[in-house]
Amino acid sequence: MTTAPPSPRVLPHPARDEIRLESVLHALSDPVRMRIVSELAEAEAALSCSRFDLPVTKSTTTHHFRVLRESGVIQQVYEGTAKMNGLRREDLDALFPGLLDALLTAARGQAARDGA
Amino acid sequence: MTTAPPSPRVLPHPARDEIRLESVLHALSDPVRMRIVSELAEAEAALSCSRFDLPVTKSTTTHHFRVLRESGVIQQVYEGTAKMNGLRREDLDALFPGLLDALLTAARGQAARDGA
DNA sequence: CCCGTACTACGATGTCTATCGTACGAGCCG
DNA sequence: CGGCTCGTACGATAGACATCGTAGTACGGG
Repeated sequence: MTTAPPSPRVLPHPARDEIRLESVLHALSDPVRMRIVSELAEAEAALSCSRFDLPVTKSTTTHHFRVLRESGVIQQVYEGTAKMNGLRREDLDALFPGLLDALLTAARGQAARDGA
Repeated sequence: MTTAPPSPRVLPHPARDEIRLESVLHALSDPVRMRIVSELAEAEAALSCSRFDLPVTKSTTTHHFRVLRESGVIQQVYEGTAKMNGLRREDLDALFPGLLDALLTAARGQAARDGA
């Protein structure tokens, strides 16, 4: 065949210059998503969705990962049955210098205050 | 009388340690509110609500200022008929070091990219 | 070839939110 | 006092969103 079957195995990402600050802030204004990003930053590597122990169902987890991807915060690639998630640190640092680190630090501080 | 009349002339603000990162990010994920905060930061002083030329009605403006106040981003004080708005820079810097500056820089960059 | 695992798609739902218009309260000024 | 300006309150509305359950698709292993 000349036309390949429309495999949804590749996921749409915004290009670097399409990433909007409002969208990033909106994405990170949800505690579940901020937690995902924090864990991803600590791991410093791509993680599969199932590596996260989140207090929501799998449907909702899928939703949150999609919001993060569509806002340009993370990158998602299929790898067999798993979907690997990686932080788009280079793009974010280029667009918004210092923002990601400030956010991660802020999230750690907030978590410490909450836990104590 | 012993009980003063319930004057709504004083506005409730969250204490410093009640400010939540999620709320701040949510507040700033709206372009109108981010614009307010940017102008406030440039002014480096308290401004009355009417000093802003926003693309929404007065009702909506009141709403946005309230969201910013309740999230702890700004401080509001009545001064005659005017309501003065000031950035809570010290509180934010203490809670989330570097975050406010990174956000303001990011907003400037985004605006520059949009304008060009 | 069949099954299990990983993730998605779709539909439903209740809540939140941005927006508006209109009507009102509070302080200043002539 | 009378009016003006600044800002609020309230109600309405349309859209977004977080959450879930169920049913389905893709891939790898026995």
